Amino acid sequence: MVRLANNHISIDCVVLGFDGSNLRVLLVKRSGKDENGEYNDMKLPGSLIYQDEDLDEAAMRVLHELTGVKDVPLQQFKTFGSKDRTRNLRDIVWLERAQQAHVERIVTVAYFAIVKLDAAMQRLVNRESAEWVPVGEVGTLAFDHNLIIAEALKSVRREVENNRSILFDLLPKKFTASQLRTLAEIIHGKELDVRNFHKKISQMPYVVPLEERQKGVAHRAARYFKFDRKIYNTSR
Amino acid sequence: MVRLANNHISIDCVVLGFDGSNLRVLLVKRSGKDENGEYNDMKLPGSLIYQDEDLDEAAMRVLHELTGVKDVPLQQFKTFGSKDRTRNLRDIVWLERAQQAHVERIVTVAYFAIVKLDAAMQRLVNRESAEWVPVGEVGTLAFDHNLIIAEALKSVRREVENNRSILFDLLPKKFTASQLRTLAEIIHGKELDVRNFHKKISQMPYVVPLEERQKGVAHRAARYFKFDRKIYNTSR
DNA sequence: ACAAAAGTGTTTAATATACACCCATGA
DNA sequence: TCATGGGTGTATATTAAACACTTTTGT
Repeated sequence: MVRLANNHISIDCVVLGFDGSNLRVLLVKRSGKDENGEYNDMKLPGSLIYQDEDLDEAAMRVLHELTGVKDVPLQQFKTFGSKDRTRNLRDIVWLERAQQAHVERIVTVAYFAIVKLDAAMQRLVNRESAEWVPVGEVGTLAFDHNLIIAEALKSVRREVENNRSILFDLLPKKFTASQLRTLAEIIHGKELDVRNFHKKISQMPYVVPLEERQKGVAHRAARYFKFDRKIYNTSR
Repeated sequence: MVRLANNHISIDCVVLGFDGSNLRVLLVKRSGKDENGEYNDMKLPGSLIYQDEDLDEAAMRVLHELTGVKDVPLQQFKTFGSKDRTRNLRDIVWLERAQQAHVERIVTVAYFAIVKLDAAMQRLVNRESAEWVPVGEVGTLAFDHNLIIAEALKSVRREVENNRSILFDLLPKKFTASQLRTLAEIIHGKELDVRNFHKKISQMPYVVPLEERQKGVAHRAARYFKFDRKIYNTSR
């Protein structure tokens, strides 16, 4: 049994991926019983803090346990400590069963992470009772996790404003101009002109065109691009 | 005696004001004894969380107790929970005396507030064993409070980028163009061209020129301006 | 008269926006 | 040959940046 720092402080992770047309958030399944019998719903991956770890370490641990990946940059974005964030009876019962102790209030420090939603990540769906849910289709989650996701999206948008390289963390290594544009449109919340967007890409030295093109598509094959982080870091 | 939610979660406030040429941060004095005898140093105003209050409420309470002002917008910007943020022996002894209990770790949720450093605020210096210290002259503080201030300044800079009205919260009701420019230079960390700055002001409908001018200065008297929040809110 | 800060325009460069048609490919 | 999405250029408007001298006031 791991020693906890205490049972008042937790972290939750909003892990975001991009499937080519939608942003998706990684949720874990939760089940229990309440006055209406058994229920199944979902929550953000999270954990209480262990005795010997920092907040950031706890967030990395949760992400690593769930996805197997290490070294994913996690960013703390907000702490939620409303006294009625555990107002829902179902949540209280679930917590006290999980912790086998009376729980008064849990303050949670929320992190977001940006990952490439590749085949390995997709496989989580079965293996870990986790699921990649499009952010537009997230149902009612445990605790205030819907609020946490909403705030995460705001923070991600702000972050992208002053660090464009985050967009490329969401894309596969090779991507088309229209994938990049679709993603940018989702993040900025508005449509972007195709020609102006191509112009902009061509002025970004760190978005390098490849010779490789799409295959087997029923239309003109799109060129692939890659993101060159070295050039990005030196070019500003 | 007030009931605490627990002794693991606190809030700290980075309260910032502008004296016309420097940003200043509000610090409170701390004294105690360590192996070298008595010491006096400073810390950020802060508090553990009470049983019946949210994080934001705790921050407002601390600010109100110290300054007497209510309704100052406080903004949560980061949570500090490194396990060695209470690494310093002096801090541990001080905490355990203050709380009369063993303390393992305290996670603190940090807020910043922006206030007008007017005469009433200045008077705090004596009355409350508090002091307005220029951010460039802050010595070594308790805990990780130097780090917290540094992060607060980063957050304020980011905030000002997408909400210019914050600048005007730091200025007196009537201010000159050069006060506004000096403040903007401090926040942005670079000098601004005087002519371009005047041009920009004149294009901001919410910065309204007054007929009143400086008096008794040994040079051409500067015009005063005021900030009109109504116009600001409707003009974008 | 002088010291000290206030105030004032123009030119140029960079960036953002609007807009319509042809191209390549598989079915 | 048709349906589908890929790819391209020019003109205009907006915003940012560079730059030097005159004005007002108290001492």
